Amino acid sequence: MDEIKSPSFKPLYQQVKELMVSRLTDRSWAPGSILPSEALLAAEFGVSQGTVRKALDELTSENLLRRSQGRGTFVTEHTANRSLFHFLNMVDTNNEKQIPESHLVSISSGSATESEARDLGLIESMSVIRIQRNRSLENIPVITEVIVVSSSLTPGLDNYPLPLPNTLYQLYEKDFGFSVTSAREWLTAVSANQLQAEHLDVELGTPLLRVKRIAYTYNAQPVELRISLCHTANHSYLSELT
Amino acid sequence: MDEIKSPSFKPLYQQVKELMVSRLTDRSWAPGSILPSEALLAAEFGVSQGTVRKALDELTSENLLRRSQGRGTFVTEHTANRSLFHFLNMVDTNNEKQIPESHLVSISSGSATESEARDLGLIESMSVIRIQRNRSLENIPVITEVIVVSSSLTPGLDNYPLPLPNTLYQLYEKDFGFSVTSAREWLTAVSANQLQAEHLDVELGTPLLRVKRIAYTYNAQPVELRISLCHTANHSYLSELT
DNA sequence: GAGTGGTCTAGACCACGAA
DNA sequence: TCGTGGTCTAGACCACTCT
Repeated sequence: MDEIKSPSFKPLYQQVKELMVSRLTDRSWAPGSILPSEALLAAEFGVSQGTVRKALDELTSENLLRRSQGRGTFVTEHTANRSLFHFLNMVDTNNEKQIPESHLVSISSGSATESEARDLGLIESMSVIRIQRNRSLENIPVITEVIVVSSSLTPGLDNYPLPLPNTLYQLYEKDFGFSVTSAREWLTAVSANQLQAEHLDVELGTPLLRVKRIAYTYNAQPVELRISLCHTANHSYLSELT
Repeated sequence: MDEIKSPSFKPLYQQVKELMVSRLTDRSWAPGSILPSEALLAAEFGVSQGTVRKALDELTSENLLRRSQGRGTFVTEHTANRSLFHFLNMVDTNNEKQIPESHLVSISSGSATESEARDLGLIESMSVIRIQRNRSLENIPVITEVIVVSSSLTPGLDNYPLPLPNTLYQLYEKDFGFSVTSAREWLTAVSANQLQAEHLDVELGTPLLRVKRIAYTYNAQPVELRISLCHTANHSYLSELT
């Protein structure tokens, strides 16, 4: 006799985890806020405390939550430190990360190019906002970059009162209600063109590290495209492999 | 009354984990071999199965072990695939990793320079072996690199019967008894010099991605230094941030 | 069917932080 | 002192692999 066994078995803790992610997505658990205790969550979801714990532990290892013994469980938010340690891999010759200083060059809106639309999951010619800025580390210009984000995600960003904060991801989270949770970067080497050379105060043709980043919010939805050109005379991009 | 509470509290599962790492280090659990079952380990270490599980889970998330339901727990070994997916971040324009083909240029021994000694934790002028090779992806020369490893770790490597295998980490593991478990890479952009240009079949001065890697074995001990120069016209270095 | 890891539970106790 | 997360246990049952 044919009996179909668990055709679509999904562990309880994963179902619980998905419920939790949906609370993060819809911001009923907002960045920075505290979650109910394990016991309360267990009662609410109708599972054991151990099962809740397993879901919480996975979300913690994905950096969506932070847990702290004696205090509670909190939704991870973008602080200067988090942006620095998770989303900026440039280090100096001592392997230390420095807080960058940003100088806005321009901010404007326009139509998404074909490749921008592809990277951001938009339809071509939809409106996007482009930010160009330069960044210094220890008072040396090191990065010149263009940031592209859909106008529908950040309405009015092109008329935002200046200066823009140093950490855009904090701005997205606080003023526009979406959180960057992960990113992918593609690195290549290029020669500085005239404009880049001026921004970085280097000779035309100087080799630069080009970093193309796509940033994602919960559930791997792309929200921002960023192309950075980095002068690597005194800094390098650190990558850890396991 | 003054009572000192847990002046150096260390969870049981961490102690178990350290014991397990020492078995990996001394190769009483060799790469590719199967571990005793959870129940046996629990009995042997005198702790509960849950505690053993927690230690095993952490080692699994650090890629030191692999677990497979119904089969058992195995010591991670270097296969072509593992080297490819964990230790080679170059992708093509479709974001796919390709198996590289290696061409040996030279292999020789000499004295460690000051910086090599620093990176490898050696004393200056100790003997090292240097391997220079070029690597192709889809028949296009993409990488030219120098690999430096202490002669004391790989005695006789400079007289090893050619050709060397494509995956050096497999060789280290099988013939020299040490395993690469993690690595750090520092990326910068440089201009191709004459020699590099010839190896990569590009013009002098072409911008190249320079990747300096230090590879570590268990317990973060450095074992290999590698400096790769990559032509990034048709490939890029992919980095995932979380 | 036997043996493995994976899930789930219930409960005890400990370390930590804040009031 | 209380509430939180962190550790540890013991046991039941399930899913998977191999023979």
